[in-house]
Amino acid sequence: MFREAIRKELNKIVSEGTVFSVERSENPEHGDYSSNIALVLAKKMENPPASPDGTVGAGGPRKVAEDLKVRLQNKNWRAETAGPGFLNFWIQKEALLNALGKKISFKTLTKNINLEFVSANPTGPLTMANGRGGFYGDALANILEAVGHKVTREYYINDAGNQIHILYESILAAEGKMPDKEEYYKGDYIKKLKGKSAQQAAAVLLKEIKLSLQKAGIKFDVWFSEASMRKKGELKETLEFLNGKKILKEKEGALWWNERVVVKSNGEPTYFLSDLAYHRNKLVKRRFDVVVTIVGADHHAEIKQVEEKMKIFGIDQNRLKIIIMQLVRLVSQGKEVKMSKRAGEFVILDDLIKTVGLDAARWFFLERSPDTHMDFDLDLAKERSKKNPVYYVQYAHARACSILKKAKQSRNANLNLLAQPAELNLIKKILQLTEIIEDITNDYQVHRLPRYAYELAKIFTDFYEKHHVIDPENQDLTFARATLVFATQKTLKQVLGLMGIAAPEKM
RNA sequence: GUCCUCGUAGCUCAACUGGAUAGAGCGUUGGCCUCCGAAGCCAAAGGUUGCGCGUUCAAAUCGCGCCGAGGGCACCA
Repeated sequence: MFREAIRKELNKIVSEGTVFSVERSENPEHGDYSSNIALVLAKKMENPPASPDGTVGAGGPRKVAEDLKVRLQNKNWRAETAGPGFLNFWIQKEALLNALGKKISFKTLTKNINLEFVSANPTGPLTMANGRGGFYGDALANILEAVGHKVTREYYINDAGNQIHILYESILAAEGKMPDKEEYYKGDYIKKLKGKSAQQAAAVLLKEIKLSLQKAGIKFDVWFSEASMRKKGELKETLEFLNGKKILKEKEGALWWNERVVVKSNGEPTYFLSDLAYHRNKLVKRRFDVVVTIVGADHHAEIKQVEEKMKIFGIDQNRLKIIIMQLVRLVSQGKEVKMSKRAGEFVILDDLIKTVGLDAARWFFLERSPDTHMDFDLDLAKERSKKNPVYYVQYAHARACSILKKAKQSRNANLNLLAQPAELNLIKKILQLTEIIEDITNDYQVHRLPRYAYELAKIFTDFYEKHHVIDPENQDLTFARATLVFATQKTLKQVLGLMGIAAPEKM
């Protein structure tokens, strides 16, 4: 909230479109927030610093910063110059206490967003890798909803392609009615599907997927079937549209869009065409303001193609956001274990949750950036699940609850009594949540949230170690501190809730 | 071969998208329970951010070139 306020003030100074930063300082010596605005302006005036510390060279950024500093003083903060020309801001205590006393709310946004994730083919159980995208998408949806967006959580069921046929043949092969082939699915679950038709088998597997998702706490609003999209003739429509644009060419009996086949020589549509039709459905037919697609890295090339080619439908690129989740490597005893649904070797999401617990599993995946090529050692995960940082955060929450049960509270607490550094740090951290949420709604980097939760828990613990909340000799101070503990507890609960992780009152 | 992604402490990962002295957890070493919850706290050790050029006042972050890992390059999905 203060970041926003500072930015607003700085915007009054610069001309339209000037890019400058306002960020939380890592180092407390650099204040609560810092900006490079003077460095940017000095550069614009073609007067860069002559030395790295900015002290040499009259009229350099240091000078610009000094001038700005005077104009920027405010009852909410104090500004200072430092380094090569940074402006650092210290938030005043009164401003912090005032903000703590008010109800914290997010900036309201109201877009209609479609978020597609998981979308695993109904040809086997959900794997650990599906869990990564699943937890990430679920938490992202929670966050987007928290700021007011309307989010449709969608699962694309690939129930009309060749892979369903392969599933069927895999079952026949398991029954000994067909010779085995390398591309067939081979897990134990195939044996349980004996005697089922292709559609029946897919239906059974989809039901199991839904059950696993439910157990994992991953919710969906829409189950979008490819087969039904075909039935409605949307593939044909898309094809006709592309034909109208005169970009398709026939070669060797197939229809091509540049280097990609759209319709095979046997008349069957390719997966690429389905994907185009599906995204057209979301963006053009159902007219979502924003469409977010979360895919695994093994599909990144295809989805990038779709992103690129969607331009032909006249879609503003900002409306389509692709998030690529890097794959998870399973490591055991220092060696990689190849995970393959076809070979029947993989870690099932259900098993993972059973072994490490749902809260730890969610935390484990949410903590990491989608870009991380992560190594996962199940044995180590088991061993460490009790040491997972998630318990630290939950413990802090339980502790806060416990204190609140014992401490007397008052609505009219005199917050001015909160003056210790540990108390003010805690207030600052609580107030930061709005900024974290704002960042995530902009860049969809969900892993910022567990980081924040941990930091908040850490700072709360620091406060707890240094100061007693309940002081029988000083009721006013008890009231003030209890208010702070209450705000912390609420914030922790809210953050854990957004991640789909329990906030226990006792552990 | 080519394109995409990644390479940060012994291990698993951060670093607010170009900012100031690169941070956490686990592991290791040494200290803490008459005290609102010790699933905790304090302290220490641990780094040429894969390597080399370059751009910049400023590079883990941007560009180029190597090295290494994962993935994509089918009329498979």
